[in-house]
Amino acid sequence: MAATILVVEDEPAIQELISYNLELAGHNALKAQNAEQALEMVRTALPDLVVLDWMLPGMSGIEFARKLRADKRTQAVPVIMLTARADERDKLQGLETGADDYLTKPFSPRELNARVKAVLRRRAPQATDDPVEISGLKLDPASHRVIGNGTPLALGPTEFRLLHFLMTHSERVYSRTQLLDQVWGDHIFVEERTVDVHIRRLRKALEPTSHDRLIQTVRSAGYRFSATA
Amino acid sequence: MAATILVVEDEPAIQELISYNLELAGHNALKAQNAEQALEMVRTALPDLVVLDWMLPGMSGIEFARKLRADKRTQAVPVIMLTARADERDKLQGLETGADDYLTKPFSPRELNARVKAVLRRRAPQATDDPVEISGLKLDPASHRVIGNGTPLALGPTEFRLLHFLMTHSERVYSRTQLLDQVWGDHIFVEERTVDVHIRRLRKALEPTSHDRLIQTVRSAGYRFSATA
DNA sequence: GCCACGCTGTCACAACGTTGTCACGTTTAT
DNA sequence: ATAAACGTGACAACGTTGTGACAGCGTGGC
Repeated sequence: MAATILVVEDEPAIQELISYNLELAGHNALKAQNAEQALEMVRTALPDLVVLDWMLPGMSGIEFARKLRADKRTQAVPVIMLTARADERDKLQGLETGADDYLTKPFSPRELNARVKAVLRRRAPQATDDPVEISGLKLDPASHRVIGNGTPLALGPTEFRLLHFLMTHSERVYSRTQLLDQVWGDHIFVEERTVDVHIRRLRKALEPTSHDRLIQTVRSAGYRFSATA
Repeated sequence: MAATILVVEDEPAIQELISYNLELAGHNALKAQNAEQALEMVRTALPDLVVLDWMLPGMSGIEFARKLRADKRTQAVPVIMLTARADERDKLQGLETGADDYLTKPFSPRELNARVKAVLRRRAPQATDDPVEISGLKLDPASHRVIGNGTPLALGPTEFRLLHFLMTHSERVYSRTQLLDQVWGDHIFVEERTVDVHIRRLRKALEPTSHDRLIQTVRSAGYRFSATA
């Protein structure tokens, strides 16, 4: 989920807070302090998602969102709206601005990330990712395909996301908890050992081309994707 | 960077903000909402670092920090203090509470993480993610790998932690008791001679590349990791 | 609607690695 | 020489991971 996200927020502290957390979550954050600036940036490069403050100096967030929806080119870009209080949120819903989700200030970074993740999964499931290749194992998020030495390999959705994460974060150990957070999402409750089972399924799927050896167990630490034995 | 960090903060929103960011950075966050609760948690398990709000209901942060410094067991635990305004920070410095660093609210998560990293590097290098290399022996916590002159070496979890500690505290003798505290954890009950056995296992694991000579026995004192014979 | 199918999460058990301790051999200092 | 300190191999208890099976769930075809 390496998405480019445009954060439109005039308050520098909140801008920093949001951008930083998005970057920590592996995204690429673009910053704009007002709607005019944001429009300019959208013209240059289309982001995968817009996080938008409702209250902005000059053109308001609502107005900006309307402009996005009006232009065919930017019509499909998902928007998460930031509102100051719960009752303002209600007002907004009445206005039907076309936002994909709302966040009420103050919000926790955890909540922000969860919603960003959810929206991206819903609205931009494939657009953001580049193909990866390691040791003859190719994974292409766009076509949702995995190919080992030329032969296509079949794996389920979870196995695919798991492999994608591991391949884009190779040469590093991840604990079961970290994998659950990163691959499953950070607000779900599943047993840690479930990771084991999916690792096994993934290994089995990669077995035909012997690429299962790339997935290594690090006892009492977690799993690692590595090209070297 | 896999450190256990105790966050003492009564404001739930800030507590969440800090904890979440620490977890994103790969740490394990323990939460306490007041000093009393924090003391109890410290009794159970010693954290690698304490992030402490200055203002707390009941026992103040300063008082808590003093208690930490007073007890030999918790004396060495680094503390990062959170203060509300810059001028309070000056006051605090005058009071010499013994904090390792200060953060003035409002602070950005980026700043928090930077300071945490800096303090850990200074006070608890083995809780850090930084790779270590001494005399051709490389240890990388991120990938959980040990490589001697290019060839990978296999060692068990305890041996890995032991080597990590020794390499980040080289040229210094540690007694069996100290090693037990640092590598095994405090308040656990194992024979001192157990250290001998693990030292031996570690030496055996490093033998293939002759790096076992870096681990030296200091008779009637303990062990030392040293590059010089 | 109804059914077949694939996917998911969980469990129980097997397989394997790790740990702490002991007993005994070896070295070192006085 | 003698006692203390350290090295080393063996081992049983323990913890961690691999694996097959299974029931619940949602989806798409009919």
